[in-house]
Amino acid sequence: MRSIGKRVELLRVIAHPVRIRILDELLKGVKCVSDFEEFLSISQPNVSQHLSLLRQYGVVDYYIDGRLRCYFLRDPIIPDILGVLKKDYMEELPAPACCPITKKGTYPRERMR
Amino acid sequence: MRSIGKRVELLRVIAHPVRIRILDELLKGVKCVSDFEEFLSISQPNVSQHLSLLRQYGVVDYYIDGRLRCYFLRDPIIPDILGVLKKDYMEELPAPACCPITKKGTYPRERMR
DNA sequence: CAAATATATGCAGATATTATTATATATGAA
DNA sequence: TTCATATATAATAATATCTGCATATATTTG
Repeated sequence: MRSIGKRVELLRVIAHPVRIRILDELLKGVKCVSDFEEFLSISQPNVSQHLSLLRQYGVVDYYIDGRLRCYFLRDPIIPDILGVLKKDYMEELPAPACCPITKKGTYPRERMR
Repeated sequence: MRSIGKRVELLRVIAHPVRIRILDELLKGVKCVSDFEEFLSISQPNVSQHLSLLRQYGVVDYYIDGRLRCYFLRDPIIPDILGVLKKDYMEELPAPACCPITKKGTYPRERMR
């Protein structure tokens, strides 16, 4: 079971505009490097670097097919993260009545900003 | 409705070990700055800086109560993200049969790594 | 008002990320 | 074998991020 620290690290790895687009594209199926190169209009080395990072963290893996590398999703957290990321939220969280149950919080009061 | 770019930005803001712990703590209820200072054992200015960033992105907000700032969660995506982050995944995603439905992918084949 | 408390802000230095360029490797084709 | 294609890696330079420290602001207390 992955530690919470590792999970945050993973989140950091995912939290990049290019890498999110890569992952979102992989959600639809297998893709090779030059597919991304075209789709994202960034350089091939740059695509490879992002994929390398994602591989390093076990987020993706690939099959070799001739001179192609066919990348696919491997970490099951990815579809869930992408799902949350696309979800629409209509309302903010309900604000607490106000105010503190904080440790220091036993001040005069009646202020609320 | 938030753009996908903004959501990834938000993800980047969240993806930090200290900020995740702050958010996870706020999930349980209102907390003031010095509560975090103690809980996280980091300096007060550092706590304030992280909170400032979270405020800037609308992730948290606060009430003023005397000299306390009582922080609370505001962005509804946070509990969902934290939920996914804590979830346990037993298996990797099923690997595709292999191989490409990639644009370039019509090579001789039968390789698979 | 002065002192103490709670928090915020600005800046400097260290460190980490990112894209770019050049180069290397492996495969398939001629 | 030689050439072209697909991808990876290395080195670099530009940029962003993070922490720590000093200081500022606001509020309450005496």
